[in-house]
Amino acid sequence: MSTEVTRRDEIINTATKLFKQKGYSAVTMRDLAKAMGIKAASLYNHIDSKQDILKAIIISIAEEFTQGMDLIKKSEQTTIEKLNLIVELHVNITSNNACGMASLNNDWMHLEDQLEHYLELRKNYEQDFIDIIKTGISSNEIIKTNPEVIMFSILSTLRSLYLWIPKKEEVVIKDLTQNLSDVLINGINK
Amino acid sequence: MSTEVTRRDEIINTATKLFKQKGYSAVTMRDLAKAMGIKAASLYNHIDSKQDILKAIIISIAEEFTQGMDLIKKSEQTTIEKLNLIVELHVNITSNNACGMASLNNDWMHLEDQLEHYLELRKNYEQDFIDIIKTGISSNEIIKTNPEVIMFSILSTLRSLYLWIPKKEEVVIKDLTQNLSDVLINGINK
DNA sequence: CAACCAGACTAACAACTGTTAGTTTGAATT
DNA sequence: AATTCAAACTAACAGTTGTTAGTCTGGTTG
Repeated sequence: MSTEVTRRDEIINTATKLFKQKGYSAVTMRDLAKAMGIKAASLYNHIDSKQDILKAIIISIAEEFTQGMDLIKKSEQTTIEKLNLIVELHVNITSNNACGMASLNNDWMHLEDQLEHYLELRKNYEQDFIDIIKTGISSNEIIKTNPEVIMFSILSTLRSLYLWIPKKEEVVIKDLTQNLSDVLINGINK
Repeated sequence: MSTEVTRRDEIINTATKLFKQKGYSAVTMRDLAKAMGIKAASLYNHIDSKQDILKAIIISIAEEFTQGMDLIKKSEQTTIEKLNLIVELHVNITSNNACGMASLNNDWMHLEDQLEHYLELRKNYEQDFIDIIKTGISSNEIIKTNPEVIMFSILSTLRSLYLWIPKKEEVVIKDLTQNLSDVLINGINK
């Protein structure tokens, strides 16, 4: 079934938590093995390499973002509504995999074969984001400010969610999307 | 004189750049030596240890923030004005030492002796920040939203400046403070 | 000119790194 | 009861890690 959790998945989940705490480079295969309660060599019955783990963590999330953005891009919504959907996309992905987001943000540069692929996905995501903002400025929905500043500001906050969401209870996360959209879009000035 | 650049400073500056690119753990003393055009062992004529370098990078910046916040806290200004000053503080420190900010953000957990000290400084900084926001809500200057969400949102953007500022020209940075304050405080909704 | 010394060097260390090869185990299947 | 096999193990590897000890060099100072 699709809900089956393999030993490989357990290893990747454990690695994800360790990578969040210390970063990819500072986590050794022996650290990971100890956290799993086995010896380092045993890990290799389930994974190809340390790099294999990083790839599994990062690429799947990056593709999730691409997929989400594609839907938003194509949807017939106002710019403000699209921005709300982007906030929601980040909150959802991050609350499902906060530790994975840490690797995505901090360890992408340690990707080897897949580095180029990752950079391509990120570049396209940011381009789509900027296009949405530019459309919003043209249609007079958004203040006429440098679109890069706007994207940078919103995206920085959304990319940092992984640091913050684990400290919140389940219920609060439901409110978070609305709360964040408010602050990011309408500002805090009264 | 105070403007003298010692060999130690050169090493720390070079290390700072490398740490930004790959993170503290992934940079070896041999990498650093090669970037300096010398052998690894020669580094130890100028520094005590690898950890010594990290300490020098992070603690000085963290204390700069503490100092800046102390001034803002004590100043007799409106909340909005204080928030503008915080934005300015981050832009100034980051544009002077963008690479150091990368270590501050990403490698603080690799501090050993100084970890506790760093965490104390950060805790106090965030407490001061939250207090300013709470005062602004009480005095009706700021919308009544969760102060943590507001701080988190602003601080995430300011902490990510190091990724962004190096891509901008000198002149643009002067505008950046105003631009960012606008977006963060007044929002983007028209 | 002799003495000094900052700052480079070579050589080496013990510990740690990711990974491989080959072996054992114990539960499920025939 | 015999076979199979996933998944653990031990042992070892070649290379890398931060760091130390001791040495050489070339310019400055007495």
